[in-house]
Amino acid sequence: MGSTLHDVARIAGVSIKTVSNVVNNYPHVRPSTREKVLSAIEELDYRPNLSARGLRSGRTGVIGLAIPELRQNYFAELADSIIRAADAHGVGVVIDQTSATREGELAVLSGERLRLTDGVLFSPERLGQDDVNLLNVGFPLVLLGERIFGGPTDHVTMRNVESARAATEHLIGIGRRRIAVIGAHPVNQDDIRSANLRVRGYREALDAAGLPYDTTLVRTAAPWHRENGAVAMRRLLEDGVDFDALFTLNDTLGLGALRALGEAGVRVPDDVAVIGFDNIDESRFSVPSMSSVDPGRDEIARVAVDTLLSRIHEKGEPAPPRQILADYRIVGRESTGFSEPIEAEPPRPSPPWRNPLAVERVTRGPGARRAAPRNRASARRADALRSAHVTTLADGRHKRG
Amino acid sequence: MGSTLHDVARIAGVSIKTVSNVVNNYPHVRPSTREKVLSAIEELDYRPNLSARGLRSGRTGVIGLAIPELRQNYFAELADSIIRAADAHGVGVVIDQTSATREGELAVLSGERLRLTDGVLFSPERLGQDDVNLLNVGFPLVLLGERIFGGPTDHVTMRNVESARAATEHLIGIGRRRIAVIGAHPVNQDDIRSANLRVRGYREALDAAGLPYDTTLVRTAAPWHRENGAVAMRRLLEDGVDFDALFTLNDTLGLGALRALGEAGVRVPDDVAVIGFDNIDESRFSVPSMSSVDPGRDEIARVAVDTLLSRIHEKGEPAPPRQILADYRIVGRESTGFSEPIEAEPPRPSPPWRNPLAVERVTRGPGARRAAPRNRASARRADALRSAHVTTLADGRHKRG
DNA sequence: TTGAAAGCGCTAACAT
DNA sequence: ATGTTAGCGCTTTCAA
Repeated sequence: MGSTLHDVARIAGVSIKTVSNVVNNYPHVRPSTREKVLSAIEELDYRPNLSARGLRSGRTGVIGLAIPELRQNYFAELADSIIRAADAHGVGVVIDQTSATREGELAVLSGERLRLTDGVLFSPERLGQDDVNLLNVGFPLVLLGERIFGGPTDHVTMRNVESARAATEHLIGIGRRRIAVIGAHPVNQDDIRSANLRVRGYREALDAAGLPYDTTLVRTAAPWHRENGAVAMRRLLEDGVDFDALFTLNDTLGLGALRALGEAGVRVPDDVAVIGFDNIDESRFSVPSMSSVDPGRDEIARVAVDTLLSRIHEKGEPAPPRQILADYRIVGRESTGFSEPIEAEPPRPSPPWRNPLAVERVTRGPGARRAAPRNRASARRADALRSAHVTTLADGRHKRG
Repeated sequence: MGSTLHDVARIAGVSIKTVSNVVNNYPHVRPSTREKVLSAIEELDYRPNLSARGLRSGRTGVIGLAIPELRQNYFAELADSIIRAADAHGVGVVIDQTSATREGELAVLSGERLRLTDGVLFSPERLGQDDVNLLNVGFPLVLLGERIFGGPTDHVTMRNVESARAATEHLIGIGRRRIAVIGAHPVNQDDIRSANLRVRGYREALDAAGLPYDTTLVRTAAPWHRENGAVAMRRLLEDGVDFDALFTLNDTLGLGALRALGEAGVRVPDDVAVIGFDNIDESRFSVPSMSSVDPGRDEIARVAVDTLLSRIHEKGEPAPPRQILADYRIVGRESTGFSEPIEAEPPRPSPPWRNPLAVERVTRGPGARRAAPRNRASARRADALRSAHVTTLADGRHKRG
């Protein structure tokens, strides 16, 4: 099997502590010693045993991501972003699929499925506001999504009301007046879910424009899958309701609705303009391409990972839970009369080089806090997080339709 | 923090060895003793420390899945299936995104990114046949996909030639004679990649039907992204080539092509029938819904995980590398004149109950091989794998257009 | 069938 | 700036 610290120490002629210091980027090592150790590491192709490190340090260098299902595009893209963000810290990601069952989500919180992880990013789909107390768990947990608010954990989410309002204003801005909605929540209670928040934003936009709120235009659909978008649109058409625009509360519903509109021979955007929510990749390639609200997924991923890691490394009294809101932007495409050229996505920069052997260390010694190596942008972000209970991400991207 | 084996042993009034035996389902424990231990475990809410277990046993209970990008639907769905398959064994999955770079894929093989995993499922997208020797790595590795054949590792893949032939026959079967292809590989060498294999199947079908092979109908496109499918289709239309059907070498290309056909006012399937390859979820919901080749992804996932786990647990002389081929089926939808009702997917059965504390153990003691607890189907499958160098999955699903 | 004890490879506390 | 040592929680001999 692989070689150990002892082997390296023997070859390099130093103690294992010195080797450990080099491996962990401890600064006070004489350059010549470091050289000797590094070449011994190279010679032996040494790799630290992460189980041993985890056993000793109490940390594994892996975080969990609990989501309903990877086959929902939104979550696949979220997972992609989160894996990239974690990778930039040298942290791995284990994905736990809850299959969108209450049972699966409870299992996440019970810690039963927590395998070798230092903390968990959790995006529930079944648990709701009533379950807020279940979030009191014995491990670092960062909540994602809009199912539960005001809980005991950090929470990274998006500006549902404002961005839904902006989406509606985007439709009003191109002259539409009878704007249908698909994806409202069936029940009137439970005012916290993203459906209700987004409908609220829709109403605000109507009110501000002096347009009436017509309940025949607001259609329920759950869950937010393509087929339900298609079914709701067929009903809307069958009912003979007059409308010239559609706001679907997520992109998947919108793609289903586009399909039903196509089947019915309704022209988009000529007869009906359509905008969705989430800005999944697929929306760029539908026929017609679909406008959407970009909720800032990459930013959400970065902040969620940063937040979780800072909790994992937190010493002393835990800071109060924070809610962090991502900024958003409206992406106009063909379905609302805009056009975006179909082209390859810009290449993603690869993460900066990092010591593949090193484990992230944030503080050193009592009192003397020392920031972990990180770039300026993330340092600024973390500082912002520390300064307020509710924080907004990178500004300047906020743009009203 | 959590309680340990010692705590449980103290409460139960037994030694830690006994507790360990219970936790690991070791059979020779007196029922009364087992009861005592179980209730102590319950009382303390004991959970084994997986780092310690990993350190001692040399296994972590986690496997790696190296894929290009989760935001490609195909890989998100593959990852979904693999996570479910691993979960049924109580094994976690860490996802390593190579970002479809050669660099990232080499890093997988170097083991540098291997974090706390017992083995790796690797689906390369950049490495090719020339890199076959790089697959000689020091850890259990199972190869997926069609980039490299005949390597030193187990390889789970699909019947590219046969299924592409069946797809083409599906088009011929509905009366089409001028069948275009999108997605061929630009270079003529390198006869191994899935593009060439699938084109070969296409040619075989033409030959068998007595149809000519017309190179003006065979279009290159790489990589297999939506935009390239759209671009290739636009070219095909601009060139004024006569064709009445299209076979795209994956679904994503097909969806792009559908978009371009829609833009050009070409009716599908009336003017041009279309079939893709991969059967991603999205193809069920395009306008029109797209026929496809289902390469048996769930089966591939199950077998890949089974194979990797059996390698991980393998004792003694390693068995020779195996190639395992999944079976396929043709799914006819609107784009070839068939219709499939849009409805929710059948619910997936949840995995059977398993001891959440137990670690998978396959053999016990030298010589005396004892099968791990598993169901009959997977036992049968594993037996089949052992019996032949090339094996076919569950039969009876094979179906020609 | 159960117990006792060694030690996996590493980090952290302490010593020098 | 570097060395020594204890022990993280578990599995695995070996013994009883």
